[in-house]
Amino acid sequence: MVKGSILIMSNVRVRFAPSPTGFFHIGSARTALFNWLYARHTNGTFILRIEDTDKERNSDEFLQVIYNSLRWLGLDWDEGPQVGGDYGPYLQSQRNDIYQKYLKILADKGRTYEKDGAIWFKLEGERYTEYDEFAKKDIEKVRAKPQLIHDMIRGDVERAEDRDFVIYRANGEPVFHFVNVVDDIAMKITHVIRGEDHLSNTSKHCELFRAFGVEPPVFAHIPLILKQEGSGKMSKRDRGALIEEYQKDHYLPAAVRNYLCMLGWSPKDDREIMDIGEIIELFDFPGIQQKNARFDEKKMAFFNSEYVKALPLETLAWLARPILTEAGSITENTDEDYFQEVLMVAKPKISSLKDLPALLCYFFNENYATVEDAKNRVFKKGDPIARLTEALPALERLNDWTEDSIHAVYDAVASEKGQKNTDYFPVTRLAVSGLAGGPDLMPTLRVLGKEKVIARIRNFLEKNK
RNA sequence: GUCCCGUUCGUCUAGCCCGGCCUAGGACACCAGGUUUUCAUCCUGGCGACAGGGGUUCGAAUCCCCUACGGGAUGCCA
Repeated sequence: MVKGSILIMSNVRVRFAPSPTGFFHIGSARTALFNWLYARHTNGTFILRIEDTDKERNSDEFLQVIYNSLRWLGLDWDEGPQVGGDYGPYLQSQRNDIYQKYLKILADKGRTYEKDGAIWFKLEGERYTEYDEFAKKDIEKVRAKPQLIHDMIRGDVERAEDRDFVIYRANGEPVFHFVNVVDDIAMKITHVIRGEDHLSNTSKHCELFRAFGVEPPVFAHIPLILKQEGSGKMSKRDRGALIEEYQKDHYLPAAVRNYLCMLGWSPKDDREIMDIGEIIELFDFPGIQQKNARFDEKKMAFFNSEYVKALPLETLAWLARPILTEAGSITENTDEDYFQEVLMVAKPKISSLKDLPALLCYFFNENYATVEDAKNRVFKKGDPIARLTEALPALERLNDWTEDSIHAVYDAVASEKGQKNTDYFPVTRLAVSGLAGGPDLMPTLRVLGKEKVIARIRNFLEKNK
């Protein structure tokens, strides 16, 4: 916003309409994200509407998963459950009287009929009977006029429905296609941004819109997210498919959001790591890809590591504390200055919050394990035990425990024994941390302190005699 | 089966609408070299694509057609 200007809402109204029937899928997250981005880009309104018409498959817990995931990703809604709005209620299970009114409109126009206890929408056109390969039986079909779908991503698409379809089930509940269209009309939705799997449904929706005498909104069918390996779209069971996995693994939500933006949308230059404000400014339909995108967890992890590396120390400490506490590495008694110092030393190495306990536990605990792989690597060449033994007395004599003086000790011992100083480092790290890698060694030794370092080296030598 | 959508490096993409600047650019991944006190980081380099075939044109990744392949829909799920 330009400084001093008044924020003027545009008439763009978009909605994200999930169904609380399962977990919050990464594809749903991206659909929500694209709607949110378009609303923010246009100063429009982002509406959350819950499509819970199938009582059998809905649950309140799943509703909470939706709210929780959207909030975690920073996708705030302007109208919807929990925030209200002028077009509520925003749960379809509470909108039955509205649907009844709209049903009556169609009935009055002679566009409905009853069959098998359900209410069907009647297409207009010549009727005939044909064997249907998919249904494996004879079916009454209709030569209906093709519906024109104006799509911002696909261009104009024409598709004709050829069968009447149910809009109210025999159990009295309305069906998705019907409520979806009714609510889009009632909520004055201007742009329908949704997954391409709905493109084929859109001819049904256009039939309904036009039967109501309403011109359909502008559509934007975004490409699907395909699973990493194998064929087909990503499904709930695929690795990396659920937003809650990322929450659990301590991914940074801004990183997940940024990655999702780049999966199917491009700023048309070479930027990828982008501030969300910049993305909002640039986000529009021409930047949206037409082809399905395959999910790539390595690239997702890369985005995350970039965001983690960019974290200020204070924020990192704030995020790290509960993770390390949960892992049992630290307690509320852990010295704050020491904790800060450990993080400062380790920061250049931290690329994921999830790995924090494994990377840092030895700074806080004596019962760290020696990783077998690390040991094998260190012991692969030379005589590491001899090196460790040689350096120990010199370290014990050292009183000025600084990085420079510790380093000087190794230089001196190495030249005295005719070795390279790098022969001493891997085994020393292994002795004090149980690992083959980690933060720079000298700072690590300094932060651990002379007492711990000496004790751990002795202990290591004792165990590896 | 039918209908709809799509097809540039292994993956995400730029270029395509408005044909020449494309010996097709970037990123992830991978590989190699360098920096470094180990591992990592970092730096440099490498590998690597216009699905195929026909047109149109002086000229096509870009326009048209066909084929192949991929995806989706075809529920009283959403």
